[in-house]
Amino acid sequence: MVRTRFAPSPTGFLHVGGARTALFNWLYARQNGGKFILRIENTDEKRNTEEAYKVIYDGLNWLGLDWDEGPDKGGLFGPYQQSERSAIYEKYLAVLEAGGHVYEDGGAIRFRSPRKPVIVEDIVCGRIEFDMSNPATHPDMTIRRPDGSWIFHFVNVVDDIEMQLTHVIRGEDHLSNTPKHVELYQAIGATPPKFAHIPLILNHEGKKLSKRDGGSSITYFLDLGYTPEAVANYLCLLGWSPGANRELLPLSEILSLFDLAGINRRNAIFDLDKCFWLNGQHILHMSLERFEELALPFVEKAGVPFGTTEALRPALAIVKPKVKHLSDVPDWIGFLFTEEFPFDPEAVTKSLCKPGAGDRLQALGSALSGLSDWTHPAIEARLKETAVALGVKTGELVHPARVAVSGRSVGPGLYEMFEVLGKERTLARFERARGMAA
RNA sequence: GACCCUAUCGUCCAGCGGUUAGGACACCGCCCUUUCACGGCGGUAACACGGGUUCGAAUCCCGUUAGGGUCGCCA
Repeated sequence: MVRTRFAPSPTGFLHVGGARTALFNWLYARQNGGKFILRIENTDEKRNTEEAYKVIYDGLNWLGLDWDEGPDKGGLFGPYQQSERSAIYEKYLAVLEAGGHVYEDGGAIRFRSPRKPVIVEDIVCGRIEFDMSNPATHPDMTIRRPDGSWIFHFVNVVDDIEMQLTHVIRGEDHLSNTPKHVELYQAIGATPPKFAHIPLILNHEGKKLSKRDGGSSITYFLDLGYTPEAVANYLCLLGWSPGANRELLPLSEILSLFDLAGINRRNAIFDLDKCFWLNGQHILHMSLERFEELALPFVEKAGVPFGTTEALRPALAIVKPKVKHLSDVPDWIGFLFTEEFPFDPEAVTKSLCKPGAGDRLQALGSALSGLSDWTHPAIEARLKETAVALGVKTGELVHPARVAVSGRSVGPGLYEMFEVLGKERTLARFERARGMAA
């Protein structure tokens, strides 16, 4: 039975690198019918707020990564937060003491390295031999502070043993720590899990992605209106490829194609542009129902007076193929639900104030007023007939009409806007715009 | 500094001894078109360097250089 884990420290911040580590662990567990465990590494008491836990839960849930055991879910191997596992650590410390593997040093307890070469067989990085003979570069690690609190390396290994993890999939920044961990496994008399160290995510300067970098936090994507499907898709593309030049894929398909051994060893630079593109693609291809589900919170938060979800649906339908961020949706649909929408001065100058624009708008209005079939194709046909009758290019009608109806020069398709708005409101807006027109 | 990992277009990913070195993002043209998108077509752009091995290296080996990581009583 495969058992993997994500073991974040509750810092109040879910790093995209952490999210990707979680994703890879989740994928591997799920595709092998195994268990995915969430363990909170908070040996440092300060990092223990409810809010910090929530950030982790929310981030994982948002990405669609569910866990089988964790602080909130329980499980056979709990507790799942290190602050509550001290008795277990005491027990393992006793084992090390009995084996003569530890000694005291200034009140702290250190593990005495056997000083033998350690071989790590890594699924991603291959076979690596570490020379542990030099105490200067491989000092005996401290496992417990004088105040009794525990150090990461020790509790991490103990928990992985106790929780019966079979695979440790983590960032490559831990590769150099792995021989230390293996020494601990051996001293305890446990078989080490399989290791897979995945490449790091770097910023545009090629440095480890830090908190200061845009897009380093999962909340960044949540707030800007990225879809979880796009972010998960993008994240798994960093260091891994589904092959066949494929890139745009749903999580369900990633699940069937994912392969731990196929992960490369190169650190990857995070490219927001590509993530952005992927987001637009996922929005474009998702169902309208899913789009509604994702967009609704943004629309509500912005206070768009859409009335009922039934009324909102057609509006969402016409912006879905265009919008790249969920957070853009309110701006893109707001004018459909109020007469108080703003007019972009530049658009007014450019289209409405053009000589003859008012007359053309009036002509279009009267042509459209006789139209009984108020649907996109019929509206389009009538507008084009009108252009021909007036002897002007279609654009001469389209541009002023767009501004009259939406206040801006960029937006959903014109005929779609007319259709959603309905005849009365469309024509009324024409009338109003004539007041601004030349 | 020591140790570990890495090295293909600006970026991500293919390639795993013989390819006109492929795809995607970004960028630049053109087409489609009611704007913006979407879509289509085309273009610019890469095997870090030096030695080997081989009939033949982006692919294998060694070195150099560069980048990253680790060397905590942080996690």
